[in-house]
Formats: sequence, structure tokens, C-alpha cells
Amino acid sequence: MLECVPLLDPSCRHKVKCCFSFQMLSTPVRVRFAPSPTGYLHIGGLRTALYCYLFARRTGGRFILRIEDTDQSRLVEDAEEDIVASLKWAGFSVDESPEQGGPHAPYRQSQRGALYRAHASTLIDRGHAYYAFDSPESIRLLREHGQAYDAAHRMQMQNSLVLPRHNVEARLANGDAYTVRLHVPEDTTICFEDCIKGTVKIPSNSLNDQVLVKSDGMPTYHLANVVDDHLMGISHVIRGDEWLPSTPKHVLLYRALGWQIPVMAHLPLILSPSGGKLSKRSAQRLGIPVDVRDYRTAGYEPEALLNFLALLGWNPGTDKEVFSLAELEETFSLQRVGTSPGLFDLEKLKWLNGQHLSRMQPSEVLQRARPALEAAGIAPDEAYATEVIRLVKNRMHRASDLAELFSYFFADPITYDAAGIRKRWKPDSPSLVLRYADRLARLAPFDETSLEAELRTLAKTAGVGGGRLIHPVRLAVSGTTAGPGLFAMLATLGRDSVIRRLQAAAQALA
RNA sequence: GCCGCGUUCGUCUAGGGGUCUAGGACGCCGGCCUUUCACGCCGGUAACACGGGUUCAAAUCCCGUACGCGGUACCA
Repeated sequence: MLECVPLLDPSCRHKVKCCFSFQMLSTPVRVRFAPSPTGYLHIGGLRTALYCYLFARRTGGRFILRIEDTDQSRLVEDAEEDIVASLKWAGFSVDESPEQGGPHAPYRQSQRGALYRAHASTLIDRGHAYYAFDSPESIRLLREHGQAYDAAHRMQMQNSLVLPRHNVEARLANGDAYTVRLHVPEDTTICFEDCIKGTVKIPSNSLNDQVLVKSDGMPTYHLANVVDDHLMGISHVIRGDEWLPSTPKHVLLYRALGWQIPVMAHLPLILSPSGGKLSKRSAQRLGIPVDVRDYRTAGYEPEALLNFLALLGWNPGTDKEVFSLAELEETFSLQRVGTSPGLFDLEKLKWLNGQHLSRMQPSEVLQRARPALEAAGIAPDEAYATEVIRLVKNRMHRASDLAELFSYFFADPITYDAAGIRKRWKPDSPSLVLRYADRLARLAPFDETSLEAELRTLAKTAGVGGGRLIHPVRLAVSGTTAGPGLFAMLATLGRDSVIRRLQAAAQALA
């Protein structure tokens, strides 16, 4: 058995159990987020980025963005742009990236081809990789027979392991298409320490001879990621659990190249509420946005989304649930990342979004609500809008509520809630509401206290309970039965607006 | 199929041999506050997948089973 790779550091959940030499990590912390621009940034990708970012910030390390665009056929033109924009929206500061550069530029794998080819030939020279000339057709056939390109079958194939040397050279000189494959050792066990999962052991015979360099000359993820992580001095590889099964291949590459293996940390996956993978289709059916940009348009605040994502797989070990990004940066640790996958719970996100909103300054909430207000054609006065927000902040779940649920603060209601009318609008309502309007014309000061006193007096005079007036007035003024305290609302709306609305309702609902 | 990882209330989770008659949060259900609706507060509902061990003692350790998820590409 290949001995276990001992490198682990104290920041990990699992301490070394089976390894003989414990090596404290003394190199500086450098963490990369390495998405592939084959689509817009996914919610799961954002969580990986978040954990990478938090770990880097918490440890005083560097957070690096690397674009893994080695699959030319699946490239999406504006994906990289979206990834960068999404990280920016999230509020992450990136230390090195394709845009800003850095000491290990370039940060786009498509621009690092020479590096991969050089290391591929080193691997070949050392006998850890080989040339393969098999046609796609023969590989398809192999798989159809339920076989893999592995130790048990590679000698039946067309590669430099079986072909005479002169034949291989001739093919290469001739420009024949070829791939470079990893020569996986037979009958051994590959073992490594995962920071979150602990010791992982895999029989080498269950691995195939992974393609390292594709016939188009591009490296596969496996080669590129190992070469780049080493060359870029990455200390901790923090990525999704879907990579755990291929990590043994990476371990083999590190050893073959004589490199130290970074600390490996595989994060549990995010699952759809229905149980399966949070795929685009399954998520959309459940009303869950998948791409980060969709959260933005759905009106979720980045702080809330990040808070939610942080808690999905990590916990602070205290009862605190609401965190700002800065607080997460202070609190996060890899030790407290869990091992089991979590289901996405949209309800909790909504709650968190409301929590963050209600903790913001009114002026900040206004900034967040701006796009929705604009979309609704509302161009409010700053001071007035801030006043409104002060009033309704606690009952907002999204910033866009201001333009929707509370649009009546910015325009007279044009419809009245039907159920509300049935329940609250009585035959005497029009006259009562009109009488109140009359009294309001002379009311001074036009504030919460006197507004209430005036209403109570009128109710008494008319020989009815306060509710007989309160509810119709609310309905008349806002068109709905829900909202902030009536008198504060009237005071904010202002005399002219209130009187106008009362009169309009009395007429419309006569 | 094979390989790997996982399994505590519906969901996110705490817990790591005795303090667990299992704690917190979301949701849900009551109540208080409020002649509205929220917020807030108080209370309630609800979980250690199953079977074997080990131990004086197991949610916690070990083995098996089941289930879930991931991987098994010239995709990442």
C-alpha cells in the first residue's frame, strides 16, 4: 500500500490518525476558487467560493481566482464575466485573478498550455504516464463491454506501453492524434488525509488510466489542477465533494512529480429539497434559483445568501445565526464544517433575508430597494422613502417588498382588497371616513398622537367603536388590510394624501 | 455493477462514552403584544436509519445491513 500522505494542519476537522509524520503547515495560506466557465456561477459554486474566501481571510491568507477553461467545447462566452460579477456582488475581495493578475499569472488555464505539456512529458519520462493513440471509437467499444482503460485492459490498447518505440516515435512525428494517460499502479491502495472526511483509502485498481492531455493538446482538469495548485503555491484545496473520488489520481500525480500535496478539504454537497442533486431542473421546479445572478434578481441580499450558505455545512458552535460577511470572516473555521450533505431550504433563506434587512440602516435598505422601485416606475424623495422604510422595515422580507407590498406609500391605491372590503367596509364606512377626512383638514399638528385622538373622538361622537373607523381608514388609504400602525402610517403619508385617499375611497366604495 | 462518502426533529444543525427525560434555528401550531399585518416575546409539535457487538454505561466506539448521494469521460 502506498503510504498515507501525512500532510494535515491544525485547522482541519480531522487530526492525523494513520500517518507517521505529522507536518505542521508552515507555508503561507493560499486558497483558490477554480470554477470552470461552462455556465453562470452556480449556488453551489458560490458556497465553495465562500468557504475558500472565509478560510483565506480567517487565516490571513490569499484568495485566488483561477479560471479552469480547458474544455473548449463547453465554454460559455460570458460565463467568466458572470463569475467575476457574482463574486463581486457577494462582496469578496480577490487577491489574484485573471483580471488583476498576480505573481503566478496567467490565471486562466487556457493560457498555461506549455506548463502542462512540460509536466506531462516529465511524467512520461519517469514512466508515470504514456502516449495513447486509441481512436474514440475503440474507447467507446471498450466501455460498451463494461471495461475501462485501466491496468486490466491497457495492454490491449494502442499505446506506448505496448507499441514498439519506433512505432510510437513515427506516429508522433507523423502528427497522429494522441492523448497522454496516467499510468495507475496496479494492486495497491492509495490513501490520503482529507481535512473534513479524514482518512480516505481507495484501491488503485478501481481507477482508470485517466487522460491527462487531450488530443487537442489541452490538459484535463486532473493534470491542470495539480500543476497549477503546485506552481501557484496553493496550500489548501477546498472544493466540492464531487472531487473526492478523483483525488487519488491527483495524489498519484503529486507523488510522480515529487511534489508536496496541499491540504485537501472536500465540502459536503448541497442537495435539492427533494433529495437529489440540486440540478437546474429540479431546483427550478421547486422555485429555487440556481444561478447566483438569479438570486440577485429575485431580490435576495448577498449578506443573507452568504449567511445561509455558510450555515449549510458549517456552524459556529454557538447559537448565533445571523452573521455579516465580516463576522463570518472572524468566526469561520474548517474544523466546524460538517461531513454530511445538506438540503437547500428556501424558507430559511427568506427568513435570513428579512433578518438582514431589518438590521440595516433605512438608507441602506433604500439603496437595495432602488432597482425594484425603478422597475415599478417609482422615483421617491429620499427623505420620504427613508421615513417609509423606518416604518415598514421589520415587515419586509425582500427589498423589493417596498415597491410591491408597500407601493401605496408612493401612489394612491387603485384597487381595494376584496376580502378586506367584505370584512371591514360597512354601510356607514363612507360617511365615517368622510367625516374623518373633514376633521383632518383642520388637524394640527398632523402627527401620530393627534391623528389617533381625533379618530377616537370621532368614533365616540358617532357612537361606534374605534375599529369601525380604524379598519375602513386603513383600507381606504392603503387598499389593503395589512401594514404598519395606522396613525404612524397616516402621519407619514401626509395630510393631503390622506384626505384625498379617504375621499376617493368613500366615492369608489359608496 | 464497481469504488467512495454520508445517515440526530420535515429542514439546517449542537453533541464525539455517563451532565441527553438529546440543545438551538427555520417551518408548523398555540398564546402574548397589536382593534390590521408583520416584528418581537412566551409555549408546543417533532429526531439519534436498522441489526449486532465492545462497555458498568453508547446518539457518541467497532462490524454488518439498509437507504441516500457522488464518482466511474479526450466534463469540470
